[in-house]
Amino acid sequence: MQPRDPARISTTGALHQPEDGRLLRGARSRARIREAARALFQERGFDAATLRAIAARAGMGASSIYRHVRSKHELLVLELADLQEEAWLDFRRQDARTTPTRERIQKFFQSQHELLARHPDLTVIAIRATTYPDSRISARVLALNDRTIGLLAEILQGGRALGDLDPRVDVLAAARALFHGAIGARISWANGLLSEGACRTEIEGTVELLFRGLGRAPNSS
Amino acid sequence: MQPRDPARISTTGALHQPEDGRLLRGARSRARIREAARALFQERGFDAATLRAIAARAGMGASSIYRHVRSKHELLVLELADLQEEAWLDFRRQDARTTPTRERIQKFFQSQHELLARHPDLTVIAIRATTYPDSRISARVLALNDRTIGLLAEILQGGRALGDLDPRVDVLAAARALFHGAIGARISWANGLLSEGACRTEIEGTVELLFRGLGRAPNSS
DNA sequence: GCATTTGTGCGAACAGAATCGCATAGATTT
DNA sequence: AAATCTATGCGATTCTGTTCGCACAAATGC
Repeated sequence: MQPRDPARISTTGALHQPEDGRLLRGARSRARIREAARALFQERGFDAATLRAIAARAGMGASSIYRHVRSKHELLVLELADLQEEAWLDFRRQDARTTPTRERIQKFFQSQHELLARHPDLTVIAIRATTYPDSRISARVLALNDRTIGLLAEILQGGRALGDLDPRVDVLAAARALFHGAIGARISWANGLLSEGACRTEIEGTVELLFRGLGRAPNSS
Repeated sequence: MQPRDPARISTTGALHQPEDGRLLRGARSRARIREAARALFQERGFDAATLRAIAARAGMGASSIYRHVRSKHELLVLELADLQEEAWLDFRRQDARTTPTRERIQKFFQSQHELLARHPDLTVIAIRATTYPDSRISARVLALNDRTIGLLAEILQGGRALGDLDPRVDVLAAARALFHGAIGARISWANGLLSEGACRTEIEGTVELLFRGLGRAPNSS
């Protein structure tokens, strides 16, 4: 029988039975691993952050990490989840349901972008994780993306209720289009083809474009 | 002095001076490498296609490959370029400038999709290549993407001339939005979260969405 | 003809992620 | 207390992309 599944280590490092000394030790190890990983990802970037280095900083052998995590990319996913949480909190703090929909969307991308700008490396690697052979990893990143798309859809839905939007529009499809447009811009940015400002502008452009629509509109100015 | 830069091996394997026996030999090797790579990518997928296996099938040692190619991903880029060329040819064969713009766009994505459907693996890995540490690789994939975006922009531009489109719209931005929307759908598809049909539908939906626009339109039905 | 340069090939070696078998300490059962 | 089970840890090993130093052969210059 398999002893234990290093399925996912909880973000908080919380433990199930605080009585069991083994589990407690494990939880502490997980916490140290996460700290080390975050720090090293930040300092050297994902690729340069060796698993051995992470292990060393966490005070253990490299192979031991695999007791807690299935792959290096899993550590990345955990970091991404935290980052997303942070971006959402930042957005929610300044968001008001009464603001015009287009503006709310723009604000959201700003919140997200401000955080990602501090972690250009993770932005790229997040996309790479999407192509990871182990579907458990790629699926989790895609799930994170879906959550963001869901939030965007929620905003759009609110806009529809307020009459900001054409009621016939597919809110989810629109959210996806917005999200993927942003990703596209960020890939260019993370590859140095776009400055941070240009990236932001391009994202804004995508939002404007979607809100205007391509088809010939009768209301001109 | 550096002996020679394995910059890019020409798609056709053409040689500069057919007199030089060394260059000729090299060209032949390159051709064999490309054949082997294509076959093995197709048979086992990119990740499972070992460089040693490719080299063996090409009849040489693994390290020799690096005389002709800078990395495994470069082999991928070459394959992608060919695939793109093929998709374009297929599209151009059936395309007519008189068709409605929206329909032309849809047709293009169909052509492209039909080809990618036969290479789901490459579809994913192309995205991964976008995050490759060596910017020479990622830049080349992004350049391929930009070419596609350019074609889309060209179609849209034609549509604008015909009066199919709102003349105020940013054609390039629209092309980018379309392209990235398609990519997003394909990631889901390649990860098994979307059936091939659903992927196609989602792409079509993105096109429709962009052509309709999100903002409240006065012309309802 | 001889030295030099250049394009190509090879086997050994390296680094990094991931796996394996064994060890051990804490918990559980009898 | 003994036996067993379980969560954790570790060093050795495997697999893979890539680099290195050397060898060789075809071209070029003198």
